[in-house]
Amino acid sequence: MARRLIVILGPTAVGKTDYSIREALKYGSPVISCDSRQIYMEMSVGTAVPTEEQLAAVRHYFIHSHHVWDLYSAGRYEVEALGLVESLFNQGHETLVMAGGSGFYIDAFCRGLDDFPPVDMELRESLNRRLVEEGVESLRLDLKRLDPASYASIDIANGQRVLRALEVCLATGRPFSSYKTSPSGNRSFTIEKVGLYRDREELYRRIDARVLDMLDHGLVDEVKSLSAYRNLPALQTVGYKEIFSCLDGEISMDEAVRLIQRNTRHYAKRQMSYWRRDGSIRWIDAAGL
RNA sequence: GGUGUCAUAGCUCAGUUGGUAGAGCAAAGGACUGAAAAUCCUUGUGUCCCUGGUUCGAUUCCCGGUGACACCA
Repeated sequence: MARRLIVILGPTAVGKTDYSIREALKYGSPVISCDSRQIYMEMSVGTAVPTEEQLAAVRHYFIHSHHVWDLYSAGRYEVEALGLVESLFNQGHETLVMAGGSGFYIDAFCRGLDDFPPVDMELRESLNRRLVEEGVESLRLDLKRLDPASYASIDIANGQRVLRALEVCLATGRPFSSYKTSPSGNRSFTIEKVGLYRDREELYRRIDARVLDMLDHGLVDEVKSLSAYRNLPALQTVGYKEIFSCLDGEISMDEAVRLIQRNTRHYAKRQMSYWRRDGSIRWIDAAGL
């Protein structure tokens, strides 16, 4: 029997959750979430996780499954999600439903990432300090020397990318580029991507309204409860950064709300830009669902 | 009703000693191999409120109109 996995994707606030639950019920599948923030059990309000009722209606995976201090990554998601999917298929499922808005995670799952050796956090932190203190140029020069191929191919203006390439070179003694062998991406099941879209203005209205809704549902308290973790990657998240800045007295609450709305719109735009080039997605208008 | 000030990008405004204009914000487009809700790159033509006048040429100066605001009645 052909194994099939449907990936439901689309920008934030487009309406993926409702649709994915309906599809999951239709196929008797759980929902395998593909969201880089909803996996954290300490984060709920600001990440718009499915409600209690929604979670009760269908079994969800990768929702509230990890701690914010776990330092999750796309690579881990690929491994864990692939393992889960294989075992679900082996249990007899023929069609599985995956849903989420993290494009990079979806790609990691569908196409696979190359096998990069793990890098210890101390190295990354020391490079981060250098990035802050000396600027990108400093890291860039090291990368140029250790891995000219990466230097020529990656976005050299992007400190995070330069740092990543350099840390692999330093940690392993081999160029970052030498690990890039283009993963086979062979999967034992077929993948169908369904993209949800909405009229831009309507999507933006939904985003603005949802932000206000988050405030009503205790976003500020949730952010306060996470202040000990505010420097972790998980907390570098729209809705959290701005509230922290407000609690620090840097901006007013009105300004924080405005910025959360704007930054969420920007995020949605980046998501759409990420998927626009993916010709394998079948797009449907979420307003007609 | 009178007087004054203002009218320029979606918004707030700057500017042009007369040669059709530019900042901030908003917005748009793009990149993406273990931080990805992150990170990074690119993008400014708009009846310079309308009519007429002066001028080779008016968004700029002048007359009038309209609108907004302020003050005086």
